[in-house]
Order: sequence, then structure tokens, then C-alpha cells
Amino acid sequence: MKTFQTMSSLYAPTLKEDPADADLASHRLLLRAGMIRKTAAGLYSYLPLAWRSLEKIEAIIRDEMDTHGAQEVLLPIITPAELWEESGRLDAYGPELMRLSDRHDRDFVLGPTHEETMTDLVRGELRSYKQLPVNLYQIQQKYRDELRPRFGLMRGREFIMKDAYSFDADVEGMKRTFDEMYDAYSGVCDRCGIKALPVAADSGQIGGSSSIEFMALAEAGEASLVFCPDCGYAADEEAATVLISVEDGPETHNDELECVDTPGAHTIAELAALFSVSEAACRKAVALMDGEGRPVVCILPGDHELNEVKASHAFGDYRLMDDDELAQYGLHKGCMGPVGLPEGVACVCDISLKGSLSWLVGANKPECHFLGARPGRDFEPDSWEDLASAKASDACPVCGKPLDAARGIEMGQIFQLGDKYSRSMGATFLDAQGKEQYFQMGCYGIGVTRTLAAVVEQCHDDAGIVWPVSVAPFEVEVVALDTADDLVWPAAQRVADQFVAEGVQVLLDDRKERPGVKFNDADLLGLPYQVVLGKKAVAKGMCEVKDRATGERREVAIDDVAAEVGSAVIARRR
RNA sequence: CGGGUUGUGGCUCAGCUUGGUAGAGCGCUGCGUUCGGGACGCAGAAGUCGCUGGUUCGAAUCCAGUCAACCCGACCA
Repeated sequence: MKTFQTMSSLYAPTLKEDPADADLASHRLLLRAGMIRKTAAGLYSYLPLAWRSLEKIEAIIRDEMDTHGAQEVLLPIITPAELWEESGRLDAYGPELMRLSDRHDRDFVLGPTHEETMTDLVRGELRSYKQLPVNLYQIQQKYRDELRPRFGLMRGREFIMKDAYSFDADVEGMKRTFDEMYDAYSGVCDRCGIKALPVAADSGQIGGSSSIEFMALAEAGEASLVFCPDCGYAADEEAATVLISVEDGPETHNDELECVDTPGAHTIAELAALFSVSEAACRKAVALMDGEGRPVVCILPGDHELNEVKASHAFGDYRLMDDDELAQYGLHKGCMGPVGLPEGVACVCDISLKGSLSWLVGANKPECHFLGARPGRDFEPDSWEDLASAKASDACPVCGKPLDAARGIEMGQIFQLGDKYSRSMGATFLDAQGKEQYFQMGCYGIGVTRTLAAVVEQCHDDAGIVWPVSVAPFEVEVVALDTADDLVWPAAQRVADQFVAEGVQVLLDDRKERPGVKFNDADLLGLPYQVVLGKKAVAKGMCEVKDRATGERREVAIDDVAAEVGSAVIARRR
């Protein structure tokens, strides 16, 4: 028979004080509420309360995936290294991969993601276009040997992920599946009570043509994004292609190139101050070695940074020059520019600068800058590329209005992969004409444990967590204030039983603790409703109901409370 | 991997500068008084001072090495 959980027997050791090594609200509160414990850096144990919430998140994900045409499977976590060699990712993923070998010295990888394994599973089995599309997903632990695990569940070396892989006959089919997954992911965010924004994203290591990230908006988020309040355009800062408004530098006599001594002006801020112009009127130069080991100087609007993702698209596996290399190529830190670059050093300018005809730039000799430098006359860029990081105040590429900036937690990402993996791993089927074709694939990930962290990050106050009903570990906490009282204690048990009968998940605080301890723990655990039974109220046949989110309290008759609060709970489930 | 910081009962920390054999608060156990927002009294249990080596009559404290964790930067669900 179903019964209620008592606090006295629940394994949820709460902490009165903040743990020393937790800064983020989600990390701190999940530890304090006795939901998680750290086993080692980036490795967490999920205690009963956390596991209940995780299972609810998983149930929501399963429901959305199933209703949008996907099927659940479960693949091994340990995958043979050969599969990774085949796709070429053994080296590309590099030190991020957790590796191990068996007693025969065969190499294995703890899966960080499963494109290879899933493609291997279906190749040879799916042979005809008539069998397509197929979309398979699983929920399991993933392993990434992060450079720096941090923020509790936000970035672990082990985490729970839902990952799905779709196989379509053509690009149109792939796009249809992608749109289905977009809807599923929107549903997951919504039902978990998360305020999320889908943003255009870079495909990164996974690869493919088009990608969207689902960002849970939070100041503590690791990702920066820009969005247009007017038309709805939104993008990860890494991927945003925005319109940057560029200012010309100061005018010179007869519009000619003019060299000016600028002692002490080494930063853009100093340069702008010296000439009393905005930073946007200056030009920033960044020297790097491209993937082939060739020296490149990039020229950017003075008020923008080099975007590392865009730079790696343009220059491959590049890195910034160190001081020795700058000296070796005759470049001067703080005074670099496109005019008079040493022989062999390429010049690449940000696309936004095209059209500006008077540049304030470094002169490539110490303590000097040029005014009025004009592309085409004073120098010729080797190429124009999109290199600058987006920021608020840049203009929306769709409607031209100013963008806003925000921070987010990347809780999910969906990719159109095309034939990247099916081609490298030789996964084909026969089309209606009997011709061999590569699968058009997509892949779709949600960080389940990260979603839990994102919920807490968005839903908490000074006293503790404020769970949305849909993912709360329990829905109602019954607080028996005086367990020794011969009216209160039976009443509390009866109320808890009635909640069970209503189909509501209830936690009964039956501990022999003082009221203050129980109230504080109840707020810390943050279940949506608290039903408090105290001596005075119970004597009148009443109890107190507190809504954790609003803090609102009201008296309700003991006989009615389970039905009344129960129906409120059920209405708020999603 | 670079920069910064920290390792002392379960938790939060003091002690280290100036070596002398380990402390507080919370938590835990027992008894009593309390009982609607983290009570109080009394009595207890609990620590190889991260690890290894060195200096010294003597090291938590000084020196060297090493390991681990955390924070800031380069990766990602």
C-alpha cells in the first residue's frame, strides 16, 4: 500500500551553514537541502530528493520525445575506441575523452556523446528509405574529462544526458525531424518550469550545419547571448552575426594618411581618450598564429573583441601570439595595424569595417598610430571576415533594431548533422531509385542534471528552493509542530494519509524538533505547499497552508485541506 | 595548462607571524527545562592537524617535495 514519506526516515541531511566551496545558488542549495553530495571533483551522488526530481524531469523528457516520434533505447556507456577512430573524433575530442583499456589492452572510451555508437547500431539494419525516418534516444550517464569541472551539477565530469539521434532519407526529412525536436524541447523547458530562450548556436565539436541551443536564462549562466526584443532574433554570442555600427576615425588634412606620436597609448581606451573619440572610432589589432602556423594580424572595431569561435572557423586551430613571436615578426604590442605590416604577416579585417574610409590604427612602430588610413589606398587586406563578438548595442541582423544581452545556462542543444557521421562511418540506405544514399542525421541533447541545476538557479529565494510543482521532489510537506500532542500528531498522520489518497506526493515532518527548525528546513527544501499543524489551530479543527512561492498563508479546515490543496497541486502539474 | 587561494573532529573556522604536544561554534549521544521561525543548562563521544621527507631536545606552526580541493582564464549538455 502506498503511504507517505516521513522526514525522520528520509535520507536528506540538511546543512545549516553554507558549504565553503559552493558559490552558485543551485550548487549551494542542492547541497544544503541534502539533495546531492560530492564524491570527487565533478562527480556527484544524487540523494533521494534529487533522484525524485531527476526522475520527474526524465519523465517529462520521455513524454515529449515519445509524442514527437522518438523511441527510447539504451546503449553501452563503454564504447570501443575503434568507433571513434572511424569517425575521426578520437583525436578531435582529445583529452576530453575518459579512456580506459581492458585486460587485453583493448582501448575503450566512456561515451561523452553517442553519434558513433548510434550510427554503428543502425548501419546495416536500416537499409531502405521505407524504414525511415527513425529517431532513437536514451537517458544515461555521460563522461567528459572537463578542463575545469565546476558549479556543482552545472558542469560535472559525469552527468546525466538525454541524447537522441535521427536518421532521415533526405534534407527535408531531417529538417522536419529537427522541427519536431524543437517543439519537444520547448515543451520540456516549459513543463519543467524553466524560462528558456532558443538561440542560434555554433555546432562546435559535434559538427553539422545548423544548431539551436535552449538557454535557461540566469545571471549565473556560463553562456552569453544576444536577443532582439523587437523581432525575436536570438543567438549565442559565439554564433551571433550582428550588424556592428562602425565610426570613422578623426579627419586629417586632405584626407591623407598621417603618422602621429602616441606615447603611452597602448590600449584602446587610452587611444580613444588621447584623440577624444569613441572606442568604436579606433581599430583594434590582434596578432595570432593560424592553424597552419602562419602569422595573421586581425583588425577589429575598437569596441569589440575577437570572437574565438568565429576565429577558429576562419583560422583553424589558431592561438594568440606570445611576446616572443610578436618580436620575431617585428610587431609591437599596442601599436599594431594594417598599414606597413612586416613581410609575410597576413592582414584580415572584420567585415563590419568594410565601407569605413578613415581608420585610426597602430603604425607598426613603437608609440605611433596612423590617422586617416584608408583600405585600398594605404593597405590591402588579405581578406574580410566575420570575426567580432556580438554585444548589446549592436544591431539585429533581421530587423536592425538594437539588441539586448543576457546570460544563460545551456540546458539543451539540437543539431542538423547532415551526412557528417553517416559518410565518415559508411552508413547508407537505398532510395526509391535503388541508389545508395547517406543518412541525413540530426542529434539532440538535454543535460538532465544540468536542467535540475537550472531549475534551482531560476527558482529560489533567500530561504531556499522554490520548486515548480512539476519537478518538486514531493508536492506537499505536512509539518507536525508538536508530535507529542495527542491531537496534533494523529491529525498530521490523517492529513498525510488523505493526501496520499488524493494521489499527491507528501512528505511528513515528524521529527522531534523545535518549530523554527522545521519551518527553516521546509523553506529550504522548498516543496510547493506546506501544511502546518499546530496545537491551537488543531484544537479548532484548522491547519495553516503556506504557498512556498508567494509566501501566502491561510487557515483551512483539517478535513478539507487534502482535497483543496490536492486539487491545486494537480492543477499545477504539467 | 597558466594565475590566485586553501587543506586542522561530520560542517563552518581560529591557532601558524614569534615551535613547547589541539581549540571554538554548529552538528552528534545522554539527562533535564523549553516548544509557531534554526532554544538553554549539565554531562559526554569524536581530530594520523592532506601526505612524505628535512631542520630541531621538541613541528599544526619553520624548510623542501608531493597530493587534493576551490576561484579566475582556454572547453561544453
